[in-house]
Amino acid sequence: MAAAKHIKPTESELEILRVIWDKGTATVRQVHEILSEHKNAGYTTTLKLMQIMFEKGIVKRDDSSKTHIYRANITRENTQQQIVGKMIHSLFGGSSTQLVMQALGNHSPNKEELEEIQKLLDNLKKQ
Amino acid sequence: MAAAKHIKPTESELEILRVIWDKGTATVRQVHEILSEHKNAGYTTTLKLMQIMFEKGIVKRDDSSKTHIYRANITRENTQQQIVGKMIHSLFGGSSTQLVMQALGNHSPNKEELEEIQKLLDNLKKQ
DNA sequence: AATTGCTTACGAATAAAATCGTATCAATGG
DNA sequence: CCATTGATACGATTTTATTCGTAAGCAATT
Repeated sequence: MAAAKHIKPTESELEILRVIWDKGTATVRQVHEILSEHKNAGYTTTLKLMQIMFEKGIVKRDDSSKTHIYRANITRENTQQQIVGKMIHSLFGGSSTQLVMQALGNHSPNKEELEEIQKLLDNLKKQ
Repeated sequence: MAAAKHIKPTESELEILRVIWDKGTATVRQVHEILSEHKNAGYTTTLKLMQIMFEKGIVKRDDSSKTHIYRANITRENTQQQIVGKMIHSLFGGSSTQLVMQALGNHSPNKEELEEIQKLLDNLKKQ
């Protein structure tokens, strides 16, 4: 299955992707263990989801050994961009600023993070 | 049906909410007209969705005249907060900063908006 | 060789969302 | 008075997502 750029992972797929993104590489069992900490679903459920993700091209896998090893086939950055873009459009009337204000207002970052944002802001101002 | 705070509107419901939020008040026909510009669905589909939203408590309505008049029963701000919060958690590992960087990096605001953000940033720094 | 344990495959059940057809009612204009 | 128009109600279907049971393979261990 060809890689897909415009794919929209579902909620559950996103949970799985997070684990894979974090670890770089993961087996179904590893993913399942981590998900189990907070979610309640059977092993075969996770398995099936990952198989579907494979069919969709969201992940790739190495099946040379019995226990398959999965990797992400879409980047975290791309997915973030995709979803954030959509949200800016659908929930903030196209204004990224609105989203930023929302995020900063309700989930205040610490000092270092503020500096980081300041830097980016300075850069944007220069252009 | 009691008003609900922790409700998560679906994608389609969000589209409808957007129209209602913008207009303040809307009939099914009005919503449908606007959605039709970009989406292809029958009138009764929109109707049904709005009926369901009513049952869920997402919107309220005045049915004193034949043509019902709908209003939002959850605020835009609350919904934004809800969804953004969730996204920060699920896609940015809990870091609002990451989300902000993403949004600013990929959807650059104009000068006035930058100033606005700067102001908020200054405020946050003072605390 | 049989048992156990972990794996994938896969069909099928369930749940949730979205779509639509048809019935019905009320107001209106002829 | 009746046909037309535009509205709601509502059941049913379709589509998509999620969940899970069961079968089957393989490898290690008894």
